Amino acid sequence: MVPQEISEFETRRQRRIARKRIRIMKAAAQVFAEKGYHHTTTREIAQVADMAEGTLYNYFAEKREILLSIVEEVLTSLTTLLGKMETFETRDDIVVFVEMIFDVLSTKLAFARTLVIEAWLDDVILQDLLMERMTAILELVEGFITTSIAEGRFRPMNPHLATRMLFGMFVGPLLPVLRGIEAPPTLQERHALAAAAVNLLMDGIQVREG
Amino acid sequence: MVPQEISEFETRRQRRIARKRIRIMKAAAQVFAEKGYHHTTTREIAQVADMAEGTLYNYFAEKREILLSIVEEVLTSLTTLLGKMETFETRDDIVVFVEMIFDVLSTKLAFARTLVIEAWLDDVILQDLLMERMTAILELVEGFITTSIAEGRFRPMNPHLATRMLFGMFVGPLLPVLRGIEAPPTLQERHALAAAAVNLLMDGIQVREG
Amino acid sequence: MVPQEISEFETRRQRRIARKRIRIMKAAAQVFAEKGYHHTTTREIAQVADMAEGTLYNYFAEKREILLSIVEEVLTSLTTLLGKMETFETRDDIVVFVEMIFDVLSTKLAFARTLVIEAWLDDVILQDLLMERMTAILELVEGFITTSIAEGRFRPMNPHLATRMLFGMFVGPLLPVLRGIEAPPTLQERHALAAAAVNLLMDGIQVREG
Amino acid sequence: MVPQEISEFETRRQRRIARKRIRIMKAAAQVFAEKGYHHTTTREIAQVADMAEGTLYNYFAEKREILLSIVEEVLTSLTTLLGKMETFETRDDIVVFVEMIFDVLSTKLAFARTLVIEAWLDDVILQDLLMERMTAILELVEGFITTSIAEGRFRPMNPHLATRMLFGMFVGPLLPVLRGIEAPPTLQERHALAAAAVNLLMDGIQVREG
DNA sequence: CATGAATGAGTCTTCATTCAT
DNA sequence: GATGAATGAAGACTCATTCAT
Repeated sequence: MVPQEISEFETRRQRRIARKRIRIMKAAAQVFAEKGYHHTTTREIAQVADMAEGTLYNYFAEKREILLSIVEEVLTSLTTLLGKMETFETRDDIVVFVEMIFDVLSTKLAFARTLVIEAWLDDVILQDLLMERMTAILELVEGFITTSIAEGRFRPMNPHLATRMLFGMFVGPLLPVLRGIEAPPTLQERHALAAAAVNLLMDGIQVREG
Repeated sequence: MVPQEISEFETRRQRRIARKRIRIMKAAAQVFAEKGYHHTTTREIAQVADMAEGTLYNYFAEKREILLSIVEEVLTSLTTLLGKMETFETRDDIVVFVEMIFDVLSTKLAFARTLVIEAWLDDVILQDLLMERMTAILELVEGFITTSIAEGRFRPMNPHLATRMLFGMFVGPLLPVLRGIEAPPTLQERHALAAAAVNLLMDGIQVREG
Repeated sequence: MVPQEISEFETRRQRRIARKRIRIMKAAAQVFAEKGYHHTTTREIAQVADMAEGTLYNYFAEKREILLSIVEEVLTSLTTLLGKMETFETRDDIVVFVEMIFDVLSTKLAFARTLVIEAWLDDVILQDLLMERMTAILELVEGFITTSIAEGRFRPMNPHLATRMLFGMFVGPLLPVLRGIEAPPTLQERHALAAAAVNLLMDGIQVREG
Repeated sequence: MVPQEISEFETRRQRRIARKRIRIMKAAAQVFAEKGYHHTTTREIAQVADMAEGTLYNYFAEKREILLSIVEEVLTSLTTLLGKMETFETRDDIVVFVEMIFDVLSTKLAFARTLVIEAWLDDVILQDLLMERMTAILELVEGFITTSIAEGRFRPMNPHLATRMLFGMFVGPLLPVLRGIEAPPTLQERHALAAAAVNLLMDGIQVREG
């Protein structure tokens, strides 16, 4: 059946296109992560992707579209993963949650670095892409904290502030990794990191009296 | 009186030069903070500083020197302030310490934003300028934590990790301000922020049992 | 046959590149010869070469490299020709020698003009390129004169000075041509010129008494 | 008498102006001789002349006028000197003539270098200034040669060509001095040079037979 | 589809000239 | 008259994008 064949060809063709787009995105992310989007030339991307400069434009309309696709890709990975997390009930929920973030960021390090730096510089990426997708997660956390305070499990405090500090607590140790001056943590280190962070968050640094 | 007059003229001249350098740095920092160093053209800087493009080069040898002067300026402000802080003994010491950082960053917001973004992108700025001067502070904090653990005041934990989490806890709430999507905190807010952060750090989020 | 094809393509590509480099060098030499290197803008070169400004930079890393390639080209032409001349024995050897120089300079007039003017202005071109390759020739001539004096064929005189005067005698009539205010001599004129110069050099201007 | 006073003041004023113009021309010629007119900035001239940049413009309408004044100055020196030379009768006349040229060029070396290089590059300087004034001299020489041939003192030859070769013979040994890679000849060397050149010119390099 | 040469708008920087002090 | 800061036009060079092969 001709239609089927076409569709089969179509699928194969689309897969080939998808594969090449990924190859370009990986090459681009690698260079973006090292020198930033604007310092990266299309020539460099093409060299790392081992193709001609013009070929890039068969798969992306312009340089910026490569960047946006990379950002989209990390964000999709993050949100599909995090989307499964609906409630925080036990302390372990939080540990798992943190580990998941670490996992994604570590395995797509170049993509993550690109996201972080360009979100800082580019309003569209920050607002329309990152915030759009992350707000839900942050609100989930903030809601959890609010509830916990209301139920007397957490001490009274500003939940908005607490959420941000919590966010910072996890990002702080990750900064050198994202910046590329430290190797990403191993699986075990990630677990230790997550556990330590949650411990510190829950119980504070100070020894309890009594 | 001739020598005096000469020196007087010299001083006046140097003050005029210093004033103009600051005018340029402020204009540049404003634009750098919005679009990043590389996106900013010398023409824009000149326009914001309300002078001709060529005039910039009477005060700075090249575009990059403007950036480095801005970075130097924030770092000097920060380190001279923080240099006065020699020990952390009471909880209030830490609150004051944090407030000081907030103060500097808030009053020189554009400069601070420029520092943050360019330190992220530029190895020289990160290593030779920022790290060079911040390492001492971070080691001071880490030493304080180590000592406190040894003396049984703090619970056992990895001091290196704790320092970074601590750093992140304070930076987290500042990020939207540094990024320019939130107004800087007022004096009172800064105090509340510092106190809340120290509280959370010390005692944890969880209600103490018993 | 694949390797052959590749090499064939490579050769073709290299020829295309070589052709375009020559086109640029000719255009540049023409303008350099008229107004000097520093007065010539890359825009002018591009216009004369009938291509866009940016295209120049696909073939030369910077403006100066065009100049150096031009200089290199004349010098190579000159030295490969002169290299064949190993001894001066008869009067005709010298005539031929001079004719050869005239030939090269006439056929590559713009290149030669560029060489002359820029060697005058630029230490690197003078010392590292021109002197480096011309010294041998001048020493050959000086050695010939010294020997001839020792053997009693030439009258006693300072060989160093004689060499330079000799050099000047040939350059003198060429100056208006190199400067571009006179047409280059025809083949016959070149021969007459060479013969007259050698005659004047050998026998002097004065009628021999007796 | 008031008019006299005014004129006296005027004279004094004009002398002051003339002195300052010379100071500027010397400074400029020094730098022009080293790096060429176009590589020389007005700032450099002002620094060497030990005055402010703007002051230059009280004495010269534009940078190019400094160059033209320098050229004018050498040419005037040369032509007033050479103007006294009306006939060449003896061999010594020629030696003296050549020595005079050497003298002028040596004492105003920087001016002479500037003249030579800029006359090469600049049509106005070449045609309107140099040729305008030098043509008479060259015609004088050419006429002398023509006459001498007619009277049987010189061997038959092309007088036009001979004049240029003669010119080249004297310029050849001067080139390294004008180019600045050799010290100018001392008074004695100049005399030797002139004598040797005239000797070579008159009698040729070859030993006379019989 | 792949290629990479060609394009030219845009950037940083220099420097002759002006002009307020 | 002297000063030197301000000016802005002009120049070398880069690089995203196009398009003929």
